[in-house]
Amino acid sequence: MHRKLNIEKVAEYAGVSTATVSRVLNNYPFVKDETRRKVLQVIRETNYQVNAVARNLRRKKTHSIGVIISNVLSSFYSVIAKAVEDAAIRNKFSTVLCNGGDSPEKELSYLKVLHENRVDGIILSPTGKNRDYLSFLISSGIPITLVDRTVKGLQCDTVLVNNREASREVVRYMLRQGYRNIGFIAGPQDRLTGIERLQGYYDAHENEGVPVHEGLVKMGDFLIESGKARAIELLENGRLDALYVSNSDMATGAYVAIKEKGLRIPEDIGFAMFDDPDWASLVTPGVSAVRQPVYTLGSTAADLLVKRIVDGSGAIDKEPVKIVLEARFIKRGSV
Amino acid sequence: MHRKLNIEKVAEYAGVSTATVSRVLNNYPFVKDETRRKVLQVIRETNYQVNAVARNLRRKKTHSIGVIISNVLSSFYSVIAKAVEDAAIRNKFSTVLCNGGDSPEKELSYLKVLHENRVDGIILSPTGKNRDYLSFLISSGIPITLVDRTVKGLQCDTVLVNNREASREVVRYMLRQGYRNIGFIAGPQDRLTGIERLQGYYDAHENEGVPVHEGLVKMGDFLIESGKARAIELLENGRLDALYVSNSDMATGAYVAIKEKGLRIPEDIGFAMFDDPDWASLVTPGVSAVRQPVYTLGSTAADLLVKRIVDGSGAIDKEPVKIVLEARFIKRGSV
DNA sequence: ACAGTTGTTGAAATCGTTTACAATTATATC
DNA sequence: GATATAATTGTAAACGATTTCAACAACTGT
Repeated sequence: MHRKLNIEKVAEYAGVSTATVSRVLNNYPFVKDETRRKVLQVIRETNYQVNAVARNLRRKKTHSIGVIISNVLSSFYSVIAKAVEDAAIRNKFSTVLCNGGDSPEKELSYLKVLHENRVDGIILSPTGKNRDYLSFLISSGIPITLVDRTVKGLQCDTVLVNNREASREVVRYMLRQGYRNIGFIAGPQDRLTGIERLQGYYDAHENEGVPVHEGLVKMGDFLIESGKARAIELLENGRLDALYVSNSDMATGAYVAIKEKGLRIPEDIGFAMFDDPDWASLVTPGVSAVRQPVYTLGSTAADLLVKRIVDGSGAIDKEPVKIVLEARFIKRGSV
Repeated sequence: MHRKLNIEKVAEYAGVSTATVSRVLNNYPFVKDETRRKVLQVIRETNYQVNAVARNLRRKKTHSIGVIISNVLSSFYSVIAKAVEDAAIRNKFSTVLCNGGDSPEKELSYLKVLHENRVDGIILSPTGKNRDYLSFLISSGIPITLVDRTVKGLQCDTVLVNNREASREVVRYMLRQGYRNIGFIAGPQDRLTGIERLQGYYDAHENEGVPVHEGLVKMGDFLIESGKARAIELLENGRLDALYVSNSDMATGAYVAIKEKGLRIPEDIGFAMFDDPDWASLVTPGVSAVRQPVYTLGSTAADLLVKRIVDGSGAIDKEPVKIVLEARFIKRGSV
């Protein structure tokens, strides 16, 4: 058991200088084969692993990217996290994952931690509140890519989903099927996604010239319990002929409420949701749903970020890119 | 925009030495109030953030712990990840999360990355394959805590769940309810959890003196599709009067299969599962399930690890601790 | 007035790498 | 065989913090 095993010890054992060991470690071309073999042998025998902390300090690069998302426990964000990690690995980067919990304070504190740790770039699903600090980070050379949500007035790459249009499409389809009293369980209106999906609901009604009756829209918080609760409230409305829920967690709760009330889908009530979780296609009939390209969302963001990092284009040289991915409406038997 | 902003610049602006700035940064007691104010002001004005890379190098501590789990996408492991992160934050540590994907090669490569990055400790849900390298890490002073699974012959702290006993309890309950042909969808038999839950199934039958008929046990892979497929196979058996599934993902698939076949729970068939996902209590009747203390599993492991880190007891000084948490059987209407 | 504290500071070594540069040796060219 | 060129190595200076040590100032009690 070696108390300390550093490049110097390796150099000593191999009878060369630290510079040469370093060259071997980094696959420099001009090292004599014999020397390289000797060094590699020592490395193998001693289980030496380079100290990345020292390396990062000297190189002023950590080859790591920070990811701040609201919550790994959500299926949506965990897929994004996975996508980013996969993309990072593909590019020989490592990731540091942070659960921002949709709290601006936590977000800020994580941004600082990531800055302290000199990550080479950051992927963020922003709360929308820390524009100044984000601006500062970008101007000091740490590229940031926003994902799923945006911060107005911030000059950086962004990857979004066309929430509004996709949501409009669902509702238009339902209206054209003849539904006239479509209940909607909306998400929190301080989040872009919440706002846009609700907008789409109104857009479709307006386009089709169908009025939205009083009490058809209820506000939820994107969590499972609120989905069940709001659904129960809506189902008391005798005129209700369909239910559209703005994310999958709330839809889980709503689905249960419908079943418990003994209603049949689609005979008694139409049902559709934003998001396409596993169970949507497993139940009978399948639930019509909007499938977001979640994985692509994450990997696109990561690729964008990595490109900016390796280009050294740091932050402001190149124009920010804004990519909007298409969510797809998948028709199943529920509506 | 400062091209480089380091402690030296801050010292210069504040008219003091780097040592003093460092002392302010680290809340040393003996700095004159006036000096401290001056330094803090400069720090605020310039948005200076300490370079943690340099700090870590000098301190030979990173205040970070690595977490290698099979997959953030699984509800089980994402909860563990969250628990570990929460515990880490509570102790002012940061975490590096890695998706080992149950592959020994990926696990090894992540272990090396974490070692390179000099994390202060590692939490691992092991594949069981890299004992030598794990041993080496421990002996070189990096404490490791195993979670959910174990590696035989490895001297380190471990936090497990009593899979076997909990599984036995479920099956005993079902047998005492009078079920005599309980189908079981098992998990992969190269994983400790898969093995133990199956053992529990056999244990209960043996204890109660009930024979396990041919074809009642099917092997799955813990994923949703295999749950549906194995369930369909089992449901062809006319004698089958109950179904017990060894994790929640497979149970999701199995539940769908039962519903699609038009069977009623519990009138036509009893149903129970290991794991207690949200939907188990939301459907009617609720599904009897084994709730694992997942969050506690993660936070216990993290606390154990942090304690070993800050005690400086590194690795082998103190005896390894083995903690077995109790999973609880929750009776609902499905059985 | 003096020694002994206590509080407050700065100079310089250190952590473990990478890398610019110089130095040396081997090979090719004429 | 002299010279130019290329291959191979080593020396030492970074990177940006922390921390040891010594120095100095301001008190304290005698």
